[in-house]
Amino acid sequence: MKASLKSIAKDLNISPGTISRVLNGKAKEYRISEATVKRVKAYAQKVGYTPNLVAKSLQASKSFTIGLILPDISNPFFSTMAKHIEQQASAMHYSILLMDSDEQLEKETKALQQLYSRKVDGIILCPVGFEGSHYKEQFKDMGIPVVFVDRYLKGIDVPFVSSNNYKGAYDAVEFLIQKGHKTIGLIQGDQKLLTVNEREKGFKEALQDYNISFNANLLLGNGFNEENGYVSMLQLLKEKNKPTAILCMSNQICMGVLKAAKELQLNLPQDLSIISFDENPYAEYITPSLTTIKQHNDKMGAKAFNLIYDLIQDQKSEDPSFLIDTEIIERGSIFDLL
Amino acid sequence: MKASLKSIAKDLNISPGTISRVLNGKAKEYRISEATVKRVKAYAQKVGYTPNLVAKSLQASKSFTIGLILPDISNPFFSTMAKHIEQQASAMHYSILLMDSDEQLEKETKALQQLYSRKVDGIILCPVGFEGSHYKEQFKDMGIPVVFVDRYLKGIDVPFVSSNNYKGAYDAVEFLIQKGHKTIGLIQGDQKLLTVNEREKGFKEALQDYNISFNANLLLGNGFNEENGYVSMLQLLKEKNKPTAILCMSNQICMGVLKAAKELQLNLPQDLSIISFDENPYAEYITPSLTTIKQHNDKMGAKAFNLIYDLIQDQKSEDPSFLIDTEIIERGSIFDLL
DNA sequence: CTGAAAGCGCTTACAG
DNA sequence: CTGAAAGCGCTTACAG
Repeated sequence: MKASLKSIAKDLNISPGTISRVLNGKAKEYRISEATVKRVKAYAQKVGYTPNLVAKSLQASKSFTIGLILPDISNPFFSTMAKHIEQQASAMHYSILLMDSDEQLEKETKALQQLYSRKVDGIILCPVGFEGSHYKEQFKDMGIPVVFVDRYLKGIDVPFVSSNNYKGAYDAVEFLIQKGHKTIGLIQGDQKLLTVNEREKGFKEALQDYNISFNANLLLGNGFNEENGYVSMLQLLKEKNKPTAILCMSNQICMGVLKAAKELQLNLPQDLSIISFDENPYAEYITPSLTTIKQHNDKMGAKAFNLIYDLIQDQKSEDPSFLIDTEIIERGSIFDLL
Repeated sequence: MKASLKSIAKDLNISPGTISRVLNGKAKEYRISEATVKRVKAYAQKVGYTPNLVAKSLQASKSFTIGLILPDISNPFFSTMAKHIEQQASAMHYSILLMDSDEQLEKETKALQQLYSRKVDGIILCPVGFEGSHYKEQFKDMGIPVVFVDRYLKGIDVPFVSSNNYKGAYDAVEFLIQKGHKTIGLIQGDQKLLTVNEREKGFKEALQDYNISFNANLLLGNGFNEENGYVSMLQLLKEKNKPTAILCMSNQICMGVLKAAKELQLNLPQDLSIISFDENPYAEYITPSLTTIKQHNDKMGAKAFNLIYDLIQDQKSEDPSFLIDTEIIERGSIFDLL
């Protein structure tokens, strides 16, 4: 039989209230006698008392739990974020209820309901939907704070933490230009995503700042997946004005590009330079080793937790959204034209 | 203000008990009049009633939550497992409380306590410790079912699901032998792990079955990490009787091997053939493309959930432990000597 | 210094 | 067919 305040109270002939008070370190505050404090602590120790957190949650209407909804936890990009969120959370005595929306809006909606029912104190969400209004509707009556991570939306007033996608793309293009590239292709993720729009903007502005005219034929694709990378790459190589370098908006797009390059027996990076968003542990061992735009999703995760944590403490927090700079990890996939 | 049974009861002038009964689909059972059923349902719908699961958990002493403790959620090996566990769980209306032990026994212990306090219905654990007795002590009074996943221990009666590590290693060596290799190195993970022992056994027995004498100098290493792969590889190449092929016990070990090979400018796979445990999405694009021993951790995850689920339903379940066969994914890192 | 009581939101055996 | 009551394990304002 597990010990409860009640059982201890009975055994010790002290009221449950008092037991609660000493076990919660409120002995001083309530001026409880040294004697009883000692007795209670010793006995609790002896019977191995552990507080029932669900009872505590019910009475406090606070669960010390936060919900985390990710589109694909098996993707290292998200799982490293999850790791850092969990790390921060457990340091602050919060637990994580994890849900995988599998990029499906329906599952996400269910997850949100579930989390609400479970009375989490806050939610960190990487949304799979595009419409702010859709979410606004859902969050409206929940009455619990929400924070977006990685992806975010306009038309809804939810703080977010994301990479500085604009700058990431800008820097990448600038980097390419500095190596002498002037004809640069861009393979995009889903165009409904704000993060994708930001990157596109960075791409275009960098070209502009360096007086390179933008060729719309070199901007294509519409998805973060490998298939899109593959198809777009094939398309790109058919252009009369073929790119000498290519910027991939994700890991998986890059894999599709690599696949196409392999099939076509391109000689990388001489025939084509590649730079891609998202770092990966194998980048070093691919041929050529991959120059990447690393997103600091460890920081993103930690920051997302801190944000939701602050929000839980006191709702006030003016425009707490946060952009984290990316970093170019230079390896061997960019050919120096100069 | 969120609706509760009580608030609805008050608004409708019906007792909370009755509200509870109709909302839980027990109207028939309690022969509640069609009229009230309709009223209640309509009103609950209107005010958007959602049950408070923490209250429900408290009263039922059942939380429909399971705890998942993994040594490193950022590792794709574990995160794909997590994904499939979550998928199964949510299909059965269970939620996952995720904890990352970060390969530290201390964090694992805390996680276990936390989960116990949170009254999860069961725990899926990939243990970082080695001693059965250590865990036996901890699980003894918890009174909630536990299942090991991937790693398991002797000296403790806890069901587990893992890869068939013995067979995985055996098959790999056999595969190598069939390509004409006779001098085969093995770089191990942590030797205190049963899974590592099993693989070692498979390695040795395959050699034996093919009448190849075992050379203890070719078996080395003691950790799943990259560093160990690197150091062991260097060591291995100093042998008078250098291996023509090498079996790595993990992804990360393999990366260390690749790193060393690159530094030494080995010509792979001619100079050295490589086969490694753990599939990875980049295996195709590494040079040479990597032949791997794939662990089906999707199945492992799903099975682990099913196991704990059964255990939660009724404790009986005789020797439910489960080994899942691995699969060799043949690519280009094995040189055919024949 | 400590206890009795009420309440967090639910469910269910007991009555009628 | 439906209500009142007790209880899940906790905490805390109120008394004394």
